[in-house]
Amino acid sequence: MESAFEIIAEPNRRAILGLLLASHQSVGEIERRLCMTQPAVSKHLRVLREAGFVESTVDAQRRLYRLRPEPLQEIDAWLAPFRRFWSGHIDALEHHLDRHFPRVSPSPKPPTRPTRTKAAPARRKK
Amino acid sequence: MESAFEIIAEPNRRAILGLLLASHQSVGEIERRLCMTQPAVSKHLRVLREAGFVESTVDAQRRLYRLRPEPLQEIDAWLAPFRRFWSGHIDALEHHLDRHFPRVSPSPKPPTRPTRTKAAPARRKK
DNA sequence: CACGTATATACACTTTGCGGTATATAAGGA
DNA sequence: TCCTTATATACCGCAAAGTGTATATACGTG
Repeated sequence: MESAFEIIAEPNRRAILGLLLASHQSVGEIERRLCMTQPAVSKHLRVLREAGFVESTVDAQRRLYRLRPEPLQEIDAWLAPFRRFWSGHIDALEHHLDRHFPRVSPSPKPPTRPTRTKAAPARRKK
Repeated sequence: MESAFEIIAEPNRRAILGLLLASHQSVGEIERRLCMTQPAVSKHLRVLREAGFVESTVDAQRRLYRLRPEPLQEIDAWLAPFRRFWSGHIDALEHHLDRHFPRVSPSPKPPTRPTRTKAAPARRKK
């Protein structure tokens, strides 16, 4: 459970983050709004806190949890190149990145005749 | 494993998506570039395909996998409100959303005296 | 038609994460 | 000091997901 991606894979955690988007909340408030048991909420909040998604401040017996942007920004950053992918000029990007991710082993086209991968040689049809 | 979030929680799957960002790839190419076993690659591709992240076309004995944008766009959409959160005017947004996510129970501030708690009198206690 | 390549699938195993119940800790008020 | 509220933690059981090995299937070639 290291990465931010694994954290937000959990639906209840995403729900908690959605709630905190409105404003900071206490554990009890989250518990009631999401209809979860209190230990479940606390556990998820612990995970979220340790991953940097939220921070808590003490208010008497209560803990108020609020959002922190960094981990979500990290996810946003990972998403960025894909955004450029679906934003139109697909083929151009394709060739561009293909030059930045060089082929790895000398068998990218090994079925019958390895034809020096330089441009798509003969696209074997079915 | 329904949601797109759970799909991209897996590091190897994110790596595969990153590769496909460059261009379409065969299973063997992915296998070699990511140093995974072939069954592992096939399994992840199956998951990605069933979730709509990739599609495959047949090229003789090989399958060429390419990206599909929709699921990643869905994630991007979920991220949108948070983007607005970390983009500056935090307090304004806070109050704004607080009006759209009405508090649920009459105890947002129950520190000393439960002010006519008719919804939750005295729960818990073993 | 037999063989090698490419990919998919089945099976067993291991790990991990989540939920629930019970309990511990802390703070406030009578 | 005792009681109640608020939150955290420990323990347990279960289900799901990832991995590896072995095998099945499909295609192309000599």
